[in-house]
Amino acid sequence: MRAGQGKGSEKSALRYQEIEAWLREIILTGRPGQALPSEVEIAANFDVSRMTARQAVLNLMREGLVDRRRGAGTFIAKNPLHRREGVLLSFSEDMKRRGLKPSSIMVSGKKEIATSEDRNALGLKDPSSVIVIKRIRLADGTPLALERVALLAQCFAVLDEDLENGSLHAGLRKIGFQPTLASGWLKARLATTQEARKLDLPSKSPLLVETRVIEDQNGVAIEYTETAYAANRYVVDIKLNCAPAVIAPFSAAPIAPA
Amino acid sequence: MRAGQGKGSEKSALRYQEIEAWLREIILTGRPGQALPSEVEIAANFDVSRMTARQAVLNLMREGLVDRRRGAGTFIAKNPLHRREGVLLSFSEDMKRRGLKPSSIMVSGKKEIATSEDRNALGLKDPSSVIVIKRIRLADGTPLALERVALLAQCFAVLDEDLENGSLHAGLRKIGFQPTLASGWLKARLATTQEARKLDLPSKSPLLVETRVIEDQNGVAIEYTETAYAANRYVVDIKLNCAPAVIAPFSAAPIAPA
DNA sequence: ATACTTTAAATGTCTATACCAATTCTAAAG
DNA sequence: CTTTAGAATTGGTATAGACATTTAAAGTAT
Repeated sequence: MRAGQGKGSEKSALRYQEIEAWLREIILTGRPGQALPSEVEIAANFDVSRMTARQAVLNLMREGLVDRRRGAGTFIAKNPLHRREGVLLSFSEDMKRRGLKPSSIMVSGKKEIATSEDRNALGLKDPSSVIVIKRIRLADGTPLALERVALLAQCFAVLDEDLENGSLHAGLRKIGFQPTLASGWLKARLATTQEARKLDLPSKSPLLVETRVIEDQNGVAIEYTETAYAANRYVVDIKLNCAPAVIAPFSAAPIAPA
Repeated sequence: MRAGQGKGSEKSALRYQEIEAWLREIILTGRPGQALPSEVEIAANFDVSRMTARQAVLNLMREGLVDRRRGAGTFIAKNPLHRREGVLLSFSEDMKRRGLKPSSIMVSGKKEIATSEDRNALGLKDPSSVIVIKRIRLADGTPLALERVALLAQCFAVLDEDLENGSLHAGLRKIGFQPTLASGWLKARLATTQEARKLDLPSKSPLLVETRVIEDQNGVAIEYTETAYAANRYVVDIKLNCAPAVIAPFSAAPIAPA
């Protein structure tokens, strides 16, 4: 019996995360529709309880990487290539999952006066400065998106990190900020002439624009990002459960706590 | 001790669903940021194990309705108003949540030869027929989107329903199909001249295009829909949890199952 | 008042087990 | 050969605990 995680000596490898990583490997090399090991098999292989194996599989299901059918099994999702839902991925992580090599071309990175949108998103007062980072984002060497990041001024230390090959979020974690939650929205617009040139597109091409606000571990908005993807090269996937038939008719509720 | 769900006599009310409904009530009437009962309190109130209470709360977290902070507690999410995440909304339901009155102008609705995309999405053989419904979707009387729906031929009875004022999904449920799951994706493209005219836009305006495949209760794909929104009038919101810290460096993997 | 320590509370991880529900496979019966 | 009944498999729900980790509050000493 080994209640808790017991080990402690190792840095942090949680059991279900190990299992997740292992399954991700299988998914990456496997074919859509292919059956994955059952919960019982996973539990036996890793010498964990079935509930722990289950947690790993459910996490992958939440990400849309696998489909599950009761009685039948767990299968690699139909189109696990372009997936994305439930989990916010940084550009780097998003590309890695799609099997592409992410990189960046730094356009600029310095302190600037915050725009009204920056101030609104980050909750700043009227005359404020923010760290603005502009990058061209590449996948396997092909320009895919233009990114403009506005960070709180106290994050200036990230400018010392390698933002061409490394991940911005990794850099933020290194200096003590833990990106944890985000709200965002998607819209479409036309590329300006300069934008089209940077992305190697015909002028007035459509862009798929993702805007998002990211908070740190304390619920403070630290990052406001606009990423403009070349629409002909990028698709955002959503995997959803259909709206419930009813919002749950309710009766005989237990006593509400204080 | 009451392993399993025990009751059986009632139709189906699962414990964690009851708890979910109860919490939804609290969330609906409460303020953002407000603390919700802890897992232990919920478990005590409903006389269930903590893991069962936990499942309910985790489901709500998956929908972005609550935020959780380890050591602190569970709280009503910051902006539970503009949601659209985790739950697939039909155009009608989506508009209602945004406080707009949805309506439609029927363009056509008849049996047609399936395109290759229709066949691919619905899993049909080469020469096949599908029911194609084309509508202009309005919000408060303003044209917002163009919709093309391809349905399995055996759904032809929906053509008798009122598709200008009523919901297509409601019609499908009436004739015995229960839309339950969907995968979809978002992309952007330019409007054709005809499309721009129908949406009252300048030609070559950008469109935000949502494509989705919907399955019935048996996992059969029954609907393939493309909805092209006027990008200047429509935004898709997403609410997400941040990606896990690492993609998990991996070593010493257990033996892979057959 | 400020800074530190202790303590309680809350979520996170994990175990080991049980039964239910749906699916799939297999073997017996027709 | 087909059908059918049953067994085995697989995911879904649920229990009752244990320990870990983080946070916030209360208390204490400076």
